[in-house]
Amino acid sequence: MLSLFLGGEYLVGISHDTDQRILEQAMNMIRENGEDQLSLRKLARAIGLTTGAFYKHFATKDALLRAVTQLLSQREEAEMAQVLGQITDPEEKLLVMAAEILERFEADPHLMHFLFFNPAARDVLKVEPGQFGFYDQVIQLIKDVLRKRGITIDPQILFIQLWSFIQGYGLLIDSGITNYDPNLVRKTLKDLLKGSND
Amino acid sequence: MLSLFLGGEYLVGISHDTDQRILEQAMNMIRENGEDQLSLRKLARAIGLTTGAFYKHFATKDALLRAVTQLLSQREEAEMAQVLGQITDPEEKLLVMAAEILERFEADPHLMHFLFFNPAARDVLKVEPGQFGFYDQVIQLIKDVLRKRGITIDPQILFIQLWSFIQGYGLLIDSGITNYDPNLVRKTLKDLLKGSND
DNA sequence: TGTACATCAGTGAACGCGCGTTCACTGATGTAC
DNA sequence: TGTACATCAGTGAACGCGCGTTCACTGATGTAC
Repeated sequence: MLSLFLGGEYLVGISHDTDQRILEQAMNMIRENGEDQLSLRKLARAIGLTTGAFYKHFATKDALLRAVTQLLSQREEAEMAQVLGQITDPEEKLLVMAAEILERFEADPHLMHFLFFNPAARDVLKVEPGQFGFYDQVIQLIKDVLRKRGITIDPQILFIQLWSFIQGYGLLIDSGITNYDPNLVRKTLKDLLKGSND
Repeated sequence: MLSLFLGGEYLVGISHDTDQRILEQAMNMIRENGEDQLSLRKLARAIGLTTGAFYKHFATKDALLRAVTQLLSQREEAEMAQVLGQITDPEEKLLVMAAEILERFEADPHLMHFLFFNPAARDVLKVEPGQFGFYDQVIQLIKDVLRKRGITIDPQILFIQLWSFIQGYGLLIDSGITNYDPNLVRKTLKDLLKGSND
């Protein structure tokens, strides 16, 4: 523990919390320049450490990336849960979820790219200890929608259609080929649901 | 020019064609291990050259990657044109095109990933000298479909829907989350077209 | 209250690696006379 | 037909760089007596 006098007030109890500072800095650097540009030297320098110190907190760079993925995924899920919690209709939930993800893609393309496409991230996304993975949550939402509409098709089909669209649209936004348009998401979900209705 | 006696017959007129050998080898190595694993040292060694020789043929590694993209894109377009040439109905054309791309994604994920997502590749894909880019061709196909169906919506909308789906589905296949299912492509195109009909 | 000791985050230099790129040199080839 | 020369693909060693990782050491801290 340290006590620092900074900016006119005592900040008592700043433990170094270096683990956390490394995590946050890694996330910021990925957000700004993408995973490819993240090196431990730059990271350490940015928070006033040497590279040697890093290894007192994470076993390898890969371990850090996994930890970042986990933290990021937890935050995204929490934020998503909060937004979705105010909605009761499952179809509206699904729509808002898709929109939420795509807005994040537009706001922080590098970060979302990392979260969704980093190979090390996939395991974390799929199954997290003590809770369902993100994919499972989407599947569940789709099942709710289908049940409410009385559609009996395999939810996996709609999942792949919808998830493919979201990811692909995210990439188009990511690459600057098009902009995010909420109406397009709404229309696409409607189209796919209507198609499943036959 | 060289005259070689190989395997029982004279191969007369094998010019070294090193440019071409470098290109082909680069493509093969991307196909097998992805762009990330491609280094000029490995490439040169694989075709019995030293790194220095490489620079007699390409100015930089980036120039090579651009050339590979162009060659690959030309080949894919030629193959696509051949397949599509036997089909008259524009809707069927669009369907076969989507299926073709996704089959290629399943067969050669690294190569397709390179072709579609390599940042240096985007320029080449968008506009190629003397011909329409690949995107334009898809847009044109979509216009044909819409005209034939008498639908008057902006073709750009359907393009983004369909292209997002194809790219996203390609990624899901690429990452092993799901397998390629031709019926799903057919159904999705049908769903989207039907939605555009309203 | 003072002293010896253990702990451990952080230092900073070094290691070994693979990378893209450069460059003086080689040696086979075609050409001019 | 023989000789001098220009061309140029290819050699192979080297350069400089940034990277992930290691390691002997430092120095502040808390604890035991």
